[in-house]
Amino acid sequence: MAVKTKQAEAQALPLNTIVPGDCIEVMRSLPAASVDLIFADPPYNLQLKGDLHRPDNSRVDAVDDHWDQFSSFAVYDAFTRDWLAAARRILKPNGAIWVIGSYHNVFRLGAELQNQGFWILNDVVWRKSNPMPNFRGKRLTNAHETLIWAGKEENSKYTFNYEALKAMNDGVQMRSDWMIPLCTGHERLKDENGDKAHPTQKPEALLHRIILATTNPGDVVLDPFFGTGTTGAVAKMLGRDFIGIEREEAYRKVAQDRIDRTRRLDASALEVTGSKRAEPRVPFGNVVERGMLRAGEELYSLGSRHVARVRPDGTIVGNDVKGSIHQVGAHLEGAPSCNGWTYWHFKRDGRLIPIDILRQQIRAEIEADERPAH
Amino acid sequence: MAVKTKQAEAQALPLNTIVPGDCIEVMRSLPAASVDLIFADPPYNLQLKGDLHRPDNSRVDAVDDHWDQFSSFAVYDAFTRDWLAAARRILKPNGAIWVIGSYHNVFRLGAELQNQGFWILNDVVWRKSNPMPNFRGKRLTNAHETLIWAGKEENSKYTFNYEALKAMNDGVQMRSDWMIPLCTGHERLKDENGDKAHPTQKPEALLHRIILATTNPGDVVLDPFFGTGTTGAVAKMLGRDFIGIEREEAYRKVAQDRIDRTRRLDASALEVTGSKRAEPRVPFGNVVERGMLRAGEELYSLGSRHVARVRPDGTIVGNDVKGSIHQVGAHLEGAPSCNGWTYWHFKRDGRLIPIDILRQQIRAEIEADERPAH
DNA sequence: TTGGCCAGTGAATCATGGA
DNA sequence: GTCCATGATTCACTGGCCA
Repeated sequence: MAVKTKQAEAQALPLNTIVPGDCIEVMRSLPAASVDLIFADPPYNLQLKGDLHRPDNSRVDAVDDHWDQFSSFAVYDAFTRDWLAAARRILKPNGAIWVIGSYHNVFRLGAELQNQGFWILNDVVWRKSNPMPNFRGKRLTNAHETLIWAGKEENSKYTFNYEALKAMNDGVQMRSDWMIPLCTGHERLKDENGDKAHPTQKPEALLHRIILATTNPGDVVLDPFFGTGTTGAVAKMLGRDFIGIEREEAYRKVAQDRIDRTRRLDASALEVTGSKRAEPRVPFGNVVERGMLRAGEELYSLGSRHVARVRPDGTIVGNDVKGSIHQVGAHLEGAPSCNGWTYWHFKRDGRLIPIDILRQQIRAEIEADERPAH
Repeated sequence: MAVKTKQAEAQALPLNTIVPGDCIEVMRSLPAASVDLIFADPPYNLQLKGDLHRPDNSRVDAVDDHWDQFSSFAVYDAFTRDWLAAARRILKPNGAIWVIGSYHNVFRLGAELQNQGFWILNDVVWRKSNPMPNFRGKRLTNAHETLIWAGKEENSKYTFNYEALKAMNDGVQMRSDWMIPLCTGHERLKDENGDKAHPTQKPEALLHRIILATTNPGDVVLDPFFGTGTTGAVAKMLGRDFIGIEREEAYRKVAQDRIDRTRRLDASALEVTGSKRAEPRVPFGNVVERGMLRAGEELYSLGSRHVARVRPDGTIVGNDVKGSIHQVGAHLEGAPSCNGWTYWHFKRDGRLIPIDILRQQIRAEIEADERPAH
């Protein structure tokens, strides 16, 4: 079943290609529930005093009346509604989306995400280390853009590589504000005239963090506003599959060249710090079965304030309460829950050692058994 | 006329008081176009499910107050629409508003601001130096909140003390991301039980920066969700008038005590680095009127490539083109605009001196006239 | 007076898999 | 769908107490 689905997807999904055309139409042509992550950097040609263009590039009549201002917002909102709905349809149930915007459009993006049932997980601030100053001294230096990370729905089991991001951040939790420089220098793609190939090329560092944090190797990442293909280049490098959609041929060409030049990291380079949750579950009974602890042996809480005794079936008894290592620990502490593996200790040579050590030994043996012989 | 208006305002506006009641009704009862700045910290509509415990099993004291509960986005949006409309009506034409929110509500706030014709000037990120961690490791640490600064309308001549903020920021432009600690320690107000008096008290440092940046001494600052009165306390300290609106009697009492304890800084302590833009406009004609330059005298561009002659009405003529110092300068340079004050120079003792020197002399005299005698 | 240790806390949409 | 057992998970700072 899973294999069949995989095959069907592989046939239907234009993996690792840049699809020409309007992103709404293209997304509507793709199979439902087929991509893991969407990254979208939609146009925010809003209120720029100049012309406002519809998604099909037709020009909205210039306006300065109040009601017409509203009509401009309405056009932008309708566009947002359409492409977000198309994006949501092709997301897997446990998929997620990132969108990026500035104050011109991000409030409308966020509100529409919520209206459609996406579940916001974080808003993230891209703090620019080298923003353009406010030349006229009339406002604050606009030194950031806003990203929104949202699951397809409230109960989506979204991917989040917590430990990897924590490791990336010197061992403390990654915060919602990220300091990343603008895309400049050699990374900034130029056209044949030496001008920048795209006005809003995003830095690879930004996509690197996003893709590392919220996908796993082999996942499918789709970008409906592909531009010069930062999403595709970083996805390829990190061993993810990508789908790009881009209307402008000039951008598609630049992006394709760029991706062709990009090297995919080999599998060993893709490993990141994993979560304990992903490791195989080991019942405490296994520890007793294997004789690592024997029935009747005593367990101690830290500080030895509480003592419990191991029983042959892997339950323990302490203070006349019987149950699992977790239940007895929670009871003795008067706490709603307790991780018995880290709470209880056994004595060796007069020292207290957490029983989690024993679980780690068992896990190491399991892994050794499952690893193919070299 | 101006005096009359001032008096009428003073009679109608409940300056420096905390008005009990629903903020929408109270704002509707106030005269239109009467306040300079609104700071609003509306309910966030957090949608919390069960309890949350820290890894040490202590329980997180969540915001579960009745005033933060809304049954749907539609209900929250209607509430937002109503209070923003009431707020907009009482703003002066050149007034501005600040709102603060988290990802739960700020996108809806921002979109509705735009819908009603407010003109967003900046979004500002309050980066918390000491945020609560993400205890379960399921998301990024939610380490910021978002503020939106908006003028009443697109062409409002809003107040922005650019130079003061630049000075506050070690001489470089203030950015849109502000690192400020949470309100804790002695600043955090407690009730008679020693518990926090309000679940979401904002730090005074945040309001200090906002009020300093976007009002002048004597301005009227209104806060429709007054809570424990941080806005009022900081406004009073900084020599601004405030109007607070608060529904809950317990909060009003705490706020009033707090404001009574707050001391207003004296006028000399309120002076901040002035912006050139805030300085009085000086027509070039004044320079001629005062005889600092005489009609017929010659002005020179830098390098003396161009020459113009002063005319009695404060216009100049160069290369057969007549107009203001700015117009003629722009014409001679073929530029769309030109700051005539720095472009043109006059000769004294064979040296070229920019005419801006003369404007500065005039301004110095104006300031000396307006400063009260000590 | 200073420093070390311990306890407390802050606008939070904070689990998962098997029966 | 529900119920239940397992068990994973925190950073910066403040203030009080005591040596």
